Amino acid sequence: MKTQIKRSGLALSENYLDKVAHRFKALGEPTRLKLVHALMAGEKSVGVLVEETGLNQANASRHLHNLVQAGIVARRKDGNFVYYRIEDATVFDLCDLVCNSLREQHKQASGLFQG
Amino acid sequence: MKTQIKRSGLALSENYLDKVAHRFKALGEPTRLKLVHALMAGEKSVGVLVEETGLNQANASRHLHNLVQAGIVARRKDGNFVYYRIEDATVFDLCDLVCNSLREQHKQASGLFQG
DNA sequence: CAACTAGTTGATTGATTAGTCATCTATTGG
DNA sequence: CCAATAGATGACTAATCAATCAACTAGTTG
Repeated sequence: MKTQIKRSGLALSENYLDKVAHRFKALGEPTRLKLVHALMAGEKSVGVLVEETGLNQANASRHLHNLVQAGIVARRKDGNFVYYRIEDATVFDLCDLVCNSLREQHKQASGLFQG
Repeated sequence: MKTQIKRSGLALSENYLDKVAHRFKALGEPTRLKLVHALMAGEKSVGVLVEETGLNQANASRHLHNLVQAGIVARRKDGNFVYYRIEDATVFDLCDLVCNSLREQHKQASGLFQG
């Protein structure tokens, strides 16, 4: 097993592909994006995140765990509270890129009907 | 239903979140990343992609369809062949960002054991 | 039109995953 | 030590999705 893509001349290990995909996948869920967006304003406790997003507490906790696993978010415990914050600043750029691209494609799509 | 996040002061519609997530999700699968990577060298037919990636033909076709739906890849039919190409150039930047971030975090992680 | 080639799609299976409830752990304050 | 609070987690359900085979469509060539 443990195959590699060699045919393209560029050795791109399955393992590395998995890691990149894992990062994208973490951002590929509306619920997690909602949490990330809430955290863009700064570090917040789970309770605050739950209140702001309207998510079920257990669900929020799971998704936050997922984001930590993906290296996107960091966790800090203080007393009874647990605070999460953006750990990987590139998510700002990633989201910007996607948002701009969506805007761009939307513009082009609507332009089709305006000559 | 049709709720919006208003508590954060920034109106971010569920619908928009879904669109962004959809874009990320398309890149959140190793198989699709493999296809995208293969297409980064330029437009290719399904057959060539199948050969280069080692994917099952039907499976490749499905994932390519998925990438088209996500606005990442474009499709062009010519005679008996169907050619796919990168449609949204931001995938280059997206992948670069994630790769750099992974490298960075890997560096920091290994640094923990080197003082 | 028949045979062939390239690619798509229906149907199915198995795996993964989001959401939820109830329970559990950890921390704080009385 | 007890009650209360914040958050995580086990167990479960339902939904989603990747992979595959077989059947199909569309275009080409004899």
